[in-house]
Amino acid sequence: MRGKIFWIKIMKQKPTLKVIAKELDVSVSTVSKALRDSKEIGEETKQKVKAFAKLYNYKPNNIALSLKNKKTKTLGVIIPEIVHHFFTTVISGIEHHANDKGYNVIVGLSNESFRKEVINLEMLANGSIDGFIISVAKETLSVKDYHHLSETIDQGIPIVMFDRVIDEIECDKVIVDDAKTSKKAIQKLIDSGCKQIGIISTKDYVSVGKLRTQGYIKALKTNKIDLNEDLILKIDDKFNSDDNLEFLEEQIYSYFENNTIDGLFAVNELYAITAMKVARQKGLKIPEDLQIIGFTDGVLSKHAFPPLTTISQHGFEMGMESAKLLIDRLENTNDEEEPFKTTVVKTDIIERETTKL
Amino acid sequence: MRGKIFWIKIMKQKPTLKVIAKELDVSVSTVSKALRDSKEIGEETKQKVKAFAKLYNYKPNNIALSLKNKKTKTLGVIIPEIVHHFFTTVISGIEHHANDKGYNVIVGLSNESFRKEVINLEMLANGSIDGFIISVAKETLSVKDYHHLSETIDQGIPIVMFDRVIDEIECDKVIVDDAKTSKKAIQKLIDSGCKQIGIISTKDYVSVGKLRTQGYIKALKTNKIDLNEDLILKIDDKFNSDDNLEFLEEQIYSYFENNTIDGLFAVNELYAITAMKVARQKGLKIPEDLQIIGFTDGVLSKHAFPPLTTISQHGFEMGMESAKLLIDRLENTNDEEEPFKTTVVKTDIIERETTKL
DNA sequence: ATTCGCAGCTACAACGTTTTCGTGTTGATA
DNA sequence: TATCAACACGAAAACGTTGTAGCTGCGAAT
Repeated sequence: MRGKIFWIKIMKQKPTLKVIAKELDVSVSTVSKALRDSKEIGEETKQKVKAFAKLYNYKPNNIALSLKNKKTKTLGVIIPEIVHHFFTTVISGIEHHANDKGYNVIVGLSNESFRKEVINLEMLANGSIDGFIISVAKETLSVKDYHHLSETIDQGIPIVMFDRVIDEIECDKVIVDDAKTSKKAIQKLIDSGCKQIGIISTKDYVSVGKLRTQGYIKALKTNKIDLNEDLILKIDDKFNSDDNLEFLEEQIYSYFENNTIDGLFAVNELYAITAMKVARQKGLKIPEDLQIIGFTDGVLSKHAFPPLTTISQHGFEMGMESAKLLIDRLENTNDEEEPFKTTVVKTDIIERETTKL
Repeated sequence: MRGKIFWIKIMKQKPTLKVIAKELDVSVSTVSKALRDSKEIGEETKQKVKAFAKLYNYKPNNIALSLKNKKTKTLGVIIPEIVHHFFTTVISGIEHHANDKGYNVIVGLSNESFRKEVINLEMLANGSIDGFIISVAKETLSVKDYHHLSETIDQGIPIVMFDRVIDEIECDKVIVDDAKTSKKAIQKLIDSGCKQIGIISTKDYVSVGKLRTQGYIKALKTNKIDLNEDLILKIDDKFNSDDNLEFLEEQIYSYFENNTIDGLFAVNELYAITAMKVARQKGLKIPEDLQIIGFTDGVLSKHAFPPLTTISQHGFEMGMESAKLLIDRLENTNDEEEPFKTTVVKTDIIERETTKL
């Protein structure tokens, strides 16, 4: 009789150890141990408990476990925007490795805003996650205020930075060798016969933008080509550039007005695509009159017309590496602290149809 | 003396109520109440506690709160893939509303796989989240196995489905009126002078694909145009179509071999873009010889050449609505159950350059 | 002189686990 | 018969919170 009423009650909500214990007339500890196959418990009781647990689909409550173990098996990922091919491939990579290791991923968006980044960090740093993977907001880079990051690290919560990293903060990092990669791209343009090569980059506070223009400069120097500062266009987009498309287009347009180039390296897909668009408006044939290489291999590059030669950053791999670095650190039980690592993932030039041969 | 050593210890880890209590020589309850400004506590003590808490940056532990309150203030979002413009805009919308309401978002990827969807659901249903927002995997739709969904609902965890929904499951839903929308698109093609209109859709088990072809058929009927089954191409992509590009291209190519059309409606961006590509190969001018309308306004459409006329699904709004529906249900304290709602978000045709006038 | 009221605080239980340390019952050994 | 190990189980603490109930001392009212 009692049983019947009881069933109905537990059908709805997940049963807890306590419920099972009461129903089977054993103690909570016994149930717990039986389920974990402890040798302290008799075979018979074990079977009984397991059968019951299976029948009512018992699953230990994650929150209770987190509280007890002081670890949540959850990673916090904070990125500037999510409607963005590169970042989503990175998330894919993170998820992949995290799931493999039994971790969940909780995503926070900073929208390139310093304030939102701080809020997100604080919101999650109160026990919700074991560690962070982050690519910092442009605004954070430009105001150079990193207290939220150093504070979380001081609290014992490890951080892994990827792509946009901060030299001043000591933590694990995953990057591509931006300078070297862009140098390689420029070299390719030179080898393909370009004489006047331009670059469209971001303002220098964006670490990757800075490095990529450095690579550009270095490549020219190596090839004994004089540096013409006019050929370097530094776009200032503090926020999501997709919203400022006209602004971007204007800047690139006037750049093309003032310079004649036969090779162009763009620091991201969007810049490259937009450049192609205005080049077309100005009657330039690609790749005959103008060769273009982009950075980041996203949907745009692949499906552009003509398909864009670009640099693949291997976002998925970056994500995997980031998750690996973080989880390794989290699960490292040695009491000596591991030194911080920076892993560099390789880049490739994906040759499509905006470059010759 | 004791103090000094103590500081060092708590500098690192977040202080707990217990630590503060011990240091201030009061009880844990007093600290808790002081921080929540309870009138049970004397003004003096309150000030003391608050000052200390502020100094050492005390923040209540989220996990402990979750355990106590039986709610995590976290939403579980499960989507087929994340490297996908539509889904990311939806996530943006979800995040936006969720953050507004003090919720976090934890993302699970099914990769269009039934198994992974089930695993994700189960992994999070053990107390980690308060409710789900989900767009079901193609495989789930094709095998028609929904037990994992009904079981979670039975356990008292609410689910909101968006875009790809399941009629048989009773829960809140957020959709666009696919049939009506596609009918509208077809009508536009007809009005623009198209005589032979084709559609590239998915196999019928994908709810949205089915509905969109229904709209196509209805539009033809309304305009007294005979239905030619050959003009309906149903792509069978169980998985991420980006990986099967050649396969997709082949199918569309042979479709173009066997049919001559002057209007085309594609059920998503990728199909539309790919169709444009093969059309170009076959020497068709767009929009002069062939007008095209896509579905889902993503980066591809905007930056395609020529820019694609497409249907905007307003993913951000769908995400917001989903989060709203879910949180409203979670926070609805009336004991009478709210009836399930289905909100339909409106669509727009964004006219660009693949259609005339 | 006793009781009442009240301010200001503490104790304790509870949320769901796991784990350490008992404790009582067996059967065997000395 | 007394001792002891093995076995099968239970009690309790702990993780960090919050809320209810209880306790203490003191001034005022009876």
